[in-house]
Amino acid sequence: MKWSQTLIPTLREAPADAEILSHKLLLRAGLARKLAGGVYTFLPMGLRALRKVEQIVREEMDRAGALEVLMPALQPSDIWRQSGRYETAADVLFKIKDSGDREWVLSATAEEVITTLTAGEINSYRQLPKNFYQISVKFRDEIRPRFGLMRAREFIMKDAYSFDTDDEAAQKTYQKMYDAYARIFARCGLKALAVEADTGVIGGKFSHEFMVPAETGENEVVFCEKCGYAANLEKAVSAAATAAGKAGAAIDKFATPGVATIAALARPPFNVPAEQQIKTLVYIANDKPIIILMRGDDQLNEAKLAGKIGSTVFRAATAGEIFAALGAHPGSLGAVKGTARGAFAGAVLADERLRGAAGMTTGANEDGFHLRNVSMERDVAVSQWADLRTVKAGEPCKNCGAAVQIRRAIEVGHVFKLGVKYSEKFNALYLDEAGNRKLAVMGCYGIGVTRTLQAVIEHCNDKDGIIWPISVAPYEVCITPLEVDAGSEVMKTAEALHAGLLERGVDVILDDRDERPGVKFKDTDLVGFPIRAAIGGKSLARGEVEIKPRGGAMQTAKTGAALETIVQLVKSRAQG
RNA sequence: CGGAGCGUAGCUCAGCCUGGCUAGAGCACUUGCUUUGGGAGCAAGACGUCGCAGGUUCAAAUCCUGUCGCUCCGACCA
Repeated sequence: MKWSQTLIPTLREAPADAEILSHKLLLRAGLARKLAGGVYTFLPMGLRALRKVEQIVREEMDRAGALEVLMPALQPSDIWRQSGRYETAADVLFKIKDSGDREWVLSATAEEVITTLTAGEINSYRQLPKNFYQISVKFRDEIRPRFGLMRAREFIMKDAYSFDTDDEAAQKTYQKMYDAYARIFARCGLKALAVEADTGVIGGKFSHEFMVPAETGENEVVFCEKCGYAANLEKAVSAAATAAGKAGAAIDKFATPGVATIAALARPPFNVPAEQQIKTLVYIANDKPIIILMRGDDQLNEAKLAGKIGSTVFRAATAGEIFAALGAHPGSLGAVKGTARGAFAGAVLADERLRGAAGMTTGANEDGFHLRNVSMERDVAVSQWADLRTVKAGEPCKNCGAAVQIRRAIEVGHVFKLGVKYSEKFNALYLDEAGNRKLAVMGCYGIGVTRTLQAVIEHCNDKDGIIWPISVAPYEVCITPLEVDAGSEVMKTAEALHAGLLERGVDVILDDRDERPGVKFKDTDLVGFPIRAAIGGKSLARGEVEIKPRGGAMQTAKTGAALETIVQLVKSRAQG
């Protein structure tokens, strides 16, 4: 390929709407352009890199025995109703109507489609296991698309769905996918960490996310360096000590005028440490208020709450709703028996960390008053205990007791063990050896292909631009002649090298633009080609070509040996 | 969905507060000349419904209202 014939619209300055580095580089290097919020066009360089990521994914999925298929992006809404996700995933589904007013859902994922398919096509244990995958465009009506390809409304995902005869076989498939994922991300030049994860709206038994550590990541990962425990903050648990306190004393109501926060009560003149306070949260779930009790210094983890109540459809109550339920305003709320002066009749969920706590202080459900010497066992009618708190850095690891750390990360892949959730809904049954009808056991496995691409950029760059791992680079080699007059020795040498590399199967681009050397070097660095071969009058006079790995040291090769040197360099980098 | 900010040339932005001649700069683009090893110089040129709609005014990029779009923060801590 000749540079002048493709389109690589590099930008000296980043567009103002790009915030994070990888997003800026995506635009500056001319890889993609935004059409609308969270919707991008891939330009030639971006598409080439994307295709290489896809190819790595494809090779590893094939190697793991998965079968590539292609499912429709346009899905009848009926199947989403059948799975129940028409409601539970309503906020992320794009819905459209055809001219006959029939409603369709744009594919956000494909459990419904694949399970419908297998229900019809798979009838016997002899046909199992099967694992189907596709690499296709997905649509999600993100509340807030951001950071370029990181969180987009339309993106490319590899999604796979496995069907096994039983749990044990499904576990093996899960492990196979887990291993394939580790290879995929390693081949893309990423250090991805597998962490325990929340199953979210997809549901299922358990799951792991593959996370690439990055300051700009949208997820937080709790991990223990000592024993290797790693989990998404939404799921993580620690061995944090339970609440303590002296029991026995009778409840004492005291005036706290103007005190409306945990912090205010912790200050003089009250001096009640946050860990001796009970925080009372009011949520509306299924249109009814529920109370959630946390230790004062703990934070509610909404993902855990969602898991506990089995729905993501809940929200914090408004001040008005709270007053109606408890007869007091935020700041003086509590759950001590008999104190609610409103119409509250809902559930009281308490965080496990409060179990057995005594000598606690909490709101009196009367504005300007709190209660002290509160004992959870004696004074509070808890309807359900649950782990609802968010782990904090430095708490002891639940496995080994060492202090856990928290880092931000980008989620590039997610593997789920689904069980029979969808098999049941869609009657994905097979006959076993004994002729019994059984439900296929499913797993599902996703990789955000476009997000992975941007994660590579976020991970591999310097002040001059992108530094592509050779495995996903748009071109492996860029030849940079410093004179481009047809027939000049420099250009003839460059063209010969270009032709030779093409013949040897190297992905190569020839920068034949009549630009000054500085412009060419800057652009080549910005786009991030792994190897640059520069040919100028000076080097050619010495009979040499200058070969410079991006981000590495320059070396020279005699013109006659340049081809072989570059081929070897490409090979060694591809293996490394 | 709540809050904040921003929409002026392909990109980065100035001008707006305090309304007033023909709406500007840098980069990019076109042409010519000079230059040519890390984003060159000179000259000439082209490029704008100032997001859109309405209003106020003798006069609106500028003030007001609405609307659309984009970005960021939040959407637990009572």
